[in-house]
Amino acid sequence: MNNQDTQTRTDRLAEAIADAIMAGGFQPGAKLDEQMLAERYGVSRTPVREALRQVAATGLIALRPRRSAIVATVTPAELETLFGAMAELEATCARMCAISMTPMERRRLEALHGAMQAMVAAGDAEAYTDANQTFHSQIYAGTHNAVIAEMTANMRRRLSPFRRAQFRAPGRLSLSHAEHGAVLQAILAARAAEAHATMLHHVSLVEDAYEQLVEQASARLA
Amino acid sequence: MNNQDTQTRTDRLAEAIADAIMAGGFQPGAKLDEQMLAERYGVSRTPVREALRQVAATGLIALRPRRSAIVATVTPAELETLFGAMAELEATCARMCAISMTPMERRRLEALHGAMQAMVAAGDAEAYTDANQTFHSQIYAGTHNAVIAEMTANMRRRLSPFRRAQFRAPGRLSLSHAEHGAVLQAILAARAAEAHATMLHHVSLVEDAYEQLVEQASARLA
DNA sequence: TAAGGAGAAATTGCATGCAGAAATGTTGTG
DNA sequence: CACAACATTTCTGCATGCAATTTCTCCTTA
Repeated sequence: MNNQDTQTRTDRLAEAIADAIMAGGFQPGAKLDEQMLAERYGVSRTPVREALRQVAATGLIALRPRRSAIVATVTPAELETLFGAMAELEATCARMCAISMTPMERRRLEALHGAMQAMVAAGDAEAYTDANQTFHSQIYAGTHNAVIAEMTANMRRRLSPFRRAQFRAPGRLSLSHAEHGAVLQAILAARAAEAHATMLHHVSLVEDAYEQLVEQASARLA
Repeated sequence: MNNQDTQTRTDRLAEAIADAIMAGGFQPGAKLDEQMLAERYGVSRTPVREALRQVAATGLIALRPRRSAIVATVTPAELETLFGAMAELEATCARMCAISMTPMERRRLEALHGAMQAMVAAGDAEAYTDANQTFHSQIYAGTHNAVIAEMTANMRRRLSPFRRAQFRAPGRLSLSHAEHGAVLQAILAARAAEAHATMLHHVSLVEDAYEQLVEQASARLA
């Protein structure tokens, strides 16, 4: 931890807990025992409690009065609502990009998309996952509105526990890339409504991919 | 406080502090001394600190390590970004309403708009302010997406310290009502793109109104 | 008078302790 | 064997205390 001067223990704890959840270290529904966390990170319960409040505000965990905090669990219906919200936010970002991106930002996005073609061809899901994150981050930045960008990035983080394996589904890599291509063309051509529509469709597909995975997992258990 | 069983002191404190800020009890930039808050609400500093973390997550206050928390101050540039984000969110809600509102929800919105006509005619800014809040709340609900609805409502709360006097500006009441009419017609006719555009324009006008007020206030000081 | 600095006071960050609620284990009863 | 009632343990919610840092005050000096 390199920023001991500018951050409190609570701040660093909040980051650490959120990272651990997003990395899958705690499963949805897992109890987040205050004492356990305090021991694990070598602090007292006080900063742990403050950090939990902070993480809870992002929606990653749920605080239940007089009960342990738990990693947020969502019903299929809630998940659909969350993915719907994320799709709307990302679509809004794409629309704003079509209007507001600088020529240089447009070229960078185009170059990234080109580089991702090779990853699809090589079937390199890991590299593609990283590049995909960058692709979307560039679109957040391209809005030139830090508030919208942060809200959307936060929504993406909040859904990360449910998106982890999205590129494992067969054929998803090239489908995702084709979708990106449609979004990219709309942004480059400054067609705002089309950028919105294509991105909405693209993110909705991510939800479908997740549901397919869940169904397959359920089928294997049965 | 009627829900002592289901909420902790911290939860109630967070609400009370946020309400006090939105009601103007603390000016932007005002220091939120922990001990002062603890005495004011008759609790110890521990729940106060936890509540401050929670309120800070909404953006209403800023936490500065080893310094007092303060009511969030925003530069004119940040305020423009915030209003821009709110406009995009509200426009998204309006677009979703055009697609998703039930016939009953549409009728309710239309009835409310009709009732607001009388308030404009009577020049009753107070009643109009309340009804305006309801109008927008109905649009959040009409999205049928609780996540988007909550995000947008939260953004509105966050900007409330800067919207307080918006209907004091001359002619604003009838202008706002006319704008509402345009949004309403688009929603009723299920014209999604038009609902988006008209709402975007409407909320942008609120920002203009605020800026006018600030300029007038500055002029009076000079 | 303004600027600077040393010391005092106030304030935050965090650990600890305790009361009460929730979770868990145990025993008795149908 | 299931299950209900009770006892025990564990955990949360909050108050309090202390060290470290910031802020305030007042004095010195140019």
